[in-house]
Amino acid sequence: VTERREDRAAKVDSRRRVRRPTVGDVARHADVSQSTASRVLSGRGYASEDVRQRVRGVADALGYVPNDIARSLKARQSGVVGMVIDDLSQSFFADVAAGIEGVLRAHGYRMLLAGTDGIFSEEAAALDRFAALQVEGIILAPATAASVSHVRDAIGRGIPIVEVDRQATDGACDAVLLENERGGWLATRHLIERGHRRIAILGAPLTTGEGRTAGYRNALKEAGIPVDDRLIACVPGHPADPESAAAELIGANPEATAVFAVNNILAGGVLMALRRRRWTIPDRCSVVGFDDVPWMSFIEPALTTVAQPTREIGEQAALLLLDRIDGRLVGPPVTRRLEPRLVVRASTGPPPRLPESERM
Amino acid sequence: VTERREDRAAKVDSRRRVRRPTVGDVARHADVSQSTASRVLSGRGYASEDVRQRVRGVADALGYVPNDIARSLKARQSGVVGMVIDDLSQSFFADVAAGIEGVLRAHGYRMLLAGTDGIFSEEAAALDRFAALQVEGIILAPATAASVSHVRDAIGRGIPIVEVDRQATDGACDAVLLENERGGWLATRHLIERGHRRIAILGAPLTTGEGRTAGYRNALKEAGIPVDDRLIACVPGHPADPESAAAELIGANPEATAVFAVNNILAGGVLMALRRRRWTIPDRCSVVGFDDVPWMSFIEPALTTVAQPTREIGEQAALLLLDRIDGRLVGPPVTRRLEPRLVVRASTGPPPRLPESERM
DNA sequence: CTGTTAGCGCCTTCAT
DNA sequence: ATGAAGGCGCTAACAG
Repeated sequence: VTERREDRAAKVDSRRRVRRPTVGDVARHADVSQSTASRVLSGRGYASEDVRQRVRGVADALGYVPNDIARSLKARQSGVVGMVIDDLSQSFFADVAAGIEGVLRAHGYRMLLAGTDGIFSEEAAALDRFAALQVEGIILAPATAASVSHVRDAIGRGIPIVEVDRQATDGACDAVLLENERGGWLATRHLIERGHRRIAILGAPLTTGEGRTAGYRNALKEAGIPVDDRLIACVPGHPADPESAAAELIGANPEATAVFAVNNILAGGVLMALRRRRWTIPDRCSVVGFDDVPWMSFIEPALTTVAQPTREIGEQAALLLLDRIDGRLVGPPVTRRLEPRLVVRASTGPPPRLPESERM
Repeated sequence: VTERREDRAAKVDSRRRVRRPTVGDVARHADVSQSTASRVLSGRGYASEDVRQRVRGVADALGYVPNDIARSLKARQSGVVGMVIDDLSQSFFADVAAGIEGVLRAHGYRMLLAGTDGIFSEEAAALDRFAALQVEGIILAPATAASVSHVRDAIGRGIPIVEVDRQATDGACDAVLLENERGGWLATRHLIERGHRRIAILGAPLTTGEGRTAGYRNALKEAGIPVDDRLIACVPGHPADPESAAAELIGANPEATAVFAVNNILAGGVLMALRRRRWTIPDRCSVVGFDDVPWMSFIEPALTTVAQPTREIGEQAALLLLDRIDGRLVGPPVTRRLEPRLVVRASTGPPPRLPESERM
């Protein structure tokens, strides 16, 4: 950080800044009043065809561009929506953001994007910045539940908020989530049906990871298989070294015949760890991932995984937010849950017959 | 698209909109003039400790948040930078965007993001919207050279622009690019050194793809290997079906012993196509990819690839833009080129001895 | 140290 | 159909 924006306020004057033409300028050149010019330029209000032409011509000639800042001030509406995102470089979030952006753009809104690097204070700061910028709504992919108070502040100020993917505020605002519990259940039941009983899970925190782990537990219980906590790991969702996280889980459970990784990063770690241990997939160990990213279908064997409608999650969130902004939806917060889908590929097969030494 | 923003202007009045407190409100409650309140709230200008406290207290109590729109109007500076991006869901762009966002945030700027879906008119529209919003600068990952005129317009209006990754405007503005030609050369020379002579390339358009293909040609020429156009394909950079694009190239060149794919999407397609043909890697065919994404290291065999400093490209672009905005850098457009790096893994080996029937 | 005044660029009654 | 005037929320001279 060399120099923050505020510090250079002085400098700016010295720089030759192009004075952009204003409605006033256009009006003067067209020999009409400012209000007339404004009327033709903004498209509302009367103006004779004659004047219309002249004003338009002058505007073009001068390269007039309406100043949206001034417009927003007057209209008390910014047409901007803010999005707070943990880490844009995660493909999942990038997809979600793409979905959101597409919907917002189609509806004439602009999207402001702020990252948080997973730091709470950054999240809070982003929310404050957005409020100051008069955003009309906020979409939040929160990393931490500590943002609750800030979220409530924003809501108090009349700014609608919707959470995507994770729900940290416990229903204080709208949310669009994946049915995580169901995803975990689908993955686990699939492994159980294939005959596995010792299924390890590389889990993660937050509503996503916890929901998926809960689904795992439920599936086991349903099948009458005892839940063994040694088979359950919970590591940061996007660890620096997913391989060693996976290696630890596998190392501690040599009798496991399957591993379920609750996101795509962790799935990669599992693959690496299994290879290093020379456990073949699916003969020695089956693997199920989460979030169907492209590489999962072109590795060998192709990975069985729980697909989520990533882009749609973003789109739904944006649509929900717009419904709130436009007052089309009123009342208490709603939570929409989208369904995951199991994609069976080649990484899941029947469990091996383990040598006596590795039986539990 | 159900209803665009403009259309609901009327509705908005009917909705109960929370009137946010203004400096005026704070001033009144604190029994001082508006300017005094402004001085303490904005932090510049004198105010007695006594008054300071009172104003601050009132502001907190009222939940006062400064209106950045009004501030921007007054200051004639928005503190906002616009980024136009082809497709955010491409991991490369997401990384670049993350780098940009990080730098901007650290410097107190906000980032507005607009997608284009690769459509020219959307790109132009985004540029116009940004200009209207008084962004202080624009970062562009352009899909089409047709934007030149719009870019010139923006520059004419005094808005600095920097292109990232691709350069469509041919030096009309600053740019931060990868040394693509060098990347293509690195990949190809590596294959040549391994003994390959019939090297196919799955290329792409734009400065990126073309640069990499140029590097490929140069490396062959340097080695005295004739360049055979049948070995050179040029497909859309992010085709819907990368596998069949790859299959076509490979099918047409059964004597090829290596394939170089100029981006990560195409690399995936090559892997799929080779597998379907049952060409083993690297025994039957070596493969080099481009852009070191995580999955390349956990497929088997791990993929040799040309890595680019993705995030850094974004960071450099943002820094360059800030230099322009703050007038730290003046003069004609500059182009910065970052170096790619060859990452040798297991997908490249010596060429096979082909049966007579498949020799050229 | 504080208040008065003016204006950023735009839009919008309200007269004419 | 057009113009004059006022104000969105904020800050920056300039007086006092």
